[in-house]
Amino acid sequence: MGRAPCCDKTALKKGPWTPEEDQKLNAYIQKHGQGNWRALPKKAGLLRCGKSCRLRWINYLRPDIKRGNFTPQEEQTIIQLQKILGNRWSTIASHLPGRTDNEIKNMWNTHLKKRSGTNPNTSSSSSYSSNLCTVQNDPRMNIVCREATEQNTYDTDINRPCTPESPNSVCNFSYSSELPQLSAEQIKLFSSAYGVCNMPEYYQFLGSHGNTNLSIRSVVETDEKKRI
DNA sequence: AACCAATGCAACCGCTCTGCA
DNA sequence: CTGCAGAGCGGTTGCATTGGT
Repeated sequence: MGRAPCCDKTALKKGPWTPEEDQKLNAYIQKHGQGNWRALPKKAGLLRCGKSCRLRWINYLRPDIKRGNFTPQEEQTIIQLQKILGNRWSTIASHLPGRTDNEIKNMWNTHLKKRSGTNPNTSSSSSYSSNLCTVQNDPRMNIVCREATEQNTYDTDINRPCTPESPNSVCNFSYSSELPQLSAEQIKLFSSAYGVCNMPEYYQFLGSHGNTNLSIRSVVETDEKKRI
C-alpha cells in the first residue's frame, strides 16, 4: 500500500492556468485570505489540487511579486547565498523581496550556475543531510553544523529568529579545533548572507574565537553591544 | 520557409517537515 | 510518544518560444 494521494487527481485539471482560474483564486484569497489549501479549490470553485493553487498563488498571483529581469545585485546575492547555503531556494528567496524560490531556482539553473562555475556534484545541498555538513567546500571554511538529530540546539531554519524564548532557534555553528580560522573573504561571504555585522570587528571577534565553539547569536549580540 | 536544437519558465511530483490530537 | 494530515520545499518535467542552419 502506498502513500495516499494528496487529492483525487482523476477529476482535477492540470497544466497551465487560465485567466478565469487565476481570477477565481485571486478573488477567493482576497476575500478569505490564505490557508487550508486542501479545501480551497472546492470553496473557490476550482478543479485544481490544493498544492497547485498554493504554487500558483505564491509564484504568480501574489501582489508583492516583483516581475522582470534580475538586477546584477540580485544575481550577485543569489550566487553568494548559493555558495553558502546550497540549493535552499526558499531561504535564498527570503533575502530577495518580491522574488520567489521557483524563480530563483530557475534563474540559477539556467544562468547563474554556469557563470559561478559551480560543480553540481559538489554543491553543499548534497552534503547537507550528513551528520556534519560543511557549509562551503573550501576546506578552510570550517563552519560545521551539527544536525538536529545530534544536538537539539541546532536549528536548520536560519530564517527563524534566534530569541531567548526559543533557544532551539540558536544556530550553533562550531569551529573545528584542528582547522585554521576563516579568511576575511569567507567571513564576508558568511556575514553578507546573514546580514549581521561590520567586517573588521566581526573578523577580529571570530578570529579570537577561532578554536572554540560559539553560537552565531552570541557573536551578533556581542558585536551589536560593542557598537552601541 | 521549414526544420531542429537550445533555452526559459511554469507547473508537477514526491519527499520532508511541522503541528496537533 | 506516536501517527496523521496539511503545508512547504527542491528536483524534475513539459511545453512554448527563440535562434541557428
